[in-house]
Amino acid sequence: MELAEAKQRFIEAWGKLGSEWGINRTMAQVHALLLISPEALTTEQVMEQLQISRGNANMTLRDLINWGLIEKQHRSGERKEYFFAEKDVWTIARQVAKERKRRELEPVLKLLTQLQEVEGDAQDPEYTTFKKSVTDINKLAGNVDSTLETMLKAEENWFFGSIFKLFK
Amino acid sequence: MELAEAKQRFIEAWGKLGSEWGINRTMAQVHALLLISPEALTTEQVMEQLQISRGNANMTLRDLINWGLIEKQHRSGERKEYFFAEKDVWTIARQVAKERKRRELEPVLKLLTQLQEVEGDAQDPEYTTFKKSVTDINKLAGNVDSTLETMLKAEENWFFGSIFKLFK
DNA sequence: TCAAACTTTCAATATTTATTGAAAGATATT
DNA sequence: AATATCTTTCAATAAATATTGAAAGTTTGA
Repeated sequence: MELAEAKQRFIEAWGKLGSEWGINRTMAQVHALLLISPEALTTEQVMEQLQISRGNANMTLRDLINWGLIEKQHRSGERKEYFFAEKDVWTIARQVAKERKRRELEPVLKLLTQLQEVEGDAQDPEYTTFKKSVTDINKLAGNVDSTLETMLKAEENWFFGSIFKLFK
Repeated sequence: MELAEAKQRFIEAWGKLGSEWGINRTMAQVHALLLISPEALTTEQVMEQLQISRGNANMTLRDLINWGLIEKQHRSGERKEYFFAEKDVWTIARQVAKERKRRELEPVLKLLTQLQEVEGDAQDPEYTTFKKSVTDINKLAGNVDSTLETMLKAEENWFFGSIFKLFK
């Protein structure tokens, strides 16, 4: 396979995977493009390569900065901004985990904890079933949360290495 | 908080969480409804409670069956079908992990492995950067895949318990 | 101060995704 | 075999989400 085709395929696959997991397709594609690019790119270059509008490129690049996945670079003597992606995959994974935990997992955990306190008749199956489901989910979500917390602090080799040793 | 309100909030939160993670909001809501319901429900009841159309209810219930999250029940003397959700949260988590692994992770893993074999000039930064990124992602994805595989076979207490013992 | 170079905004538009509901398809009952 | 009960399908429609591009905003340097 040609490098050019491989790049294309990678960008498309990354976009598809992103959209399947609730991440804007274009954002995932821009990230993919920068990830495989040895040099920082300008907005112009991103627009050109992915055939997207200026507005779209601008918003998407800003979002990626907010996710902590890319950064702006400036070059002396130039006014243009360049964008460069963090290349360490484990750092990227942690960053994504961190953001999604904060944006999506934590609010749900908070609500679940509230819902657990609903009052009711212990004889009423409607009540007991609700309470049990909510409590169980809350417990599991707490476990997931702790595991993510551990992941955020850990080195890749340590994290996976230790899990594997354990489960062999 | 009233039970009725708590139920409502739970269903909404579950729907929102689902949609943030690429799962149809209605599907997540129907699942939530059945999860907190002590009895199996009919299509009619699901339509009524969530205010959705017959077609939508039917398709959604079928999808949930395909995800292995609910099952049909029949009652002697009745022609109506009843739907009942698996209530064990760890089983649900495993089921979701299994399906998403199969549907989304595995195809990407396959492609990454192909892309890793792209030929090129080892002096060309375009080539080396691409190759390194793809290889690194592939490695990480492989680790995730193995961990999920372990999770699929494990009991909840063992899985999380072991992780926690390790990371304390 | 002006204008060139670049970035940001956002209302209009397009695309994608989800939902409806009526009709067709099953299946059991008389 | 006709009818009643229930399920499934799918083209039309609606809703949600993403994208465009022109205009406004900002910064720099002549």
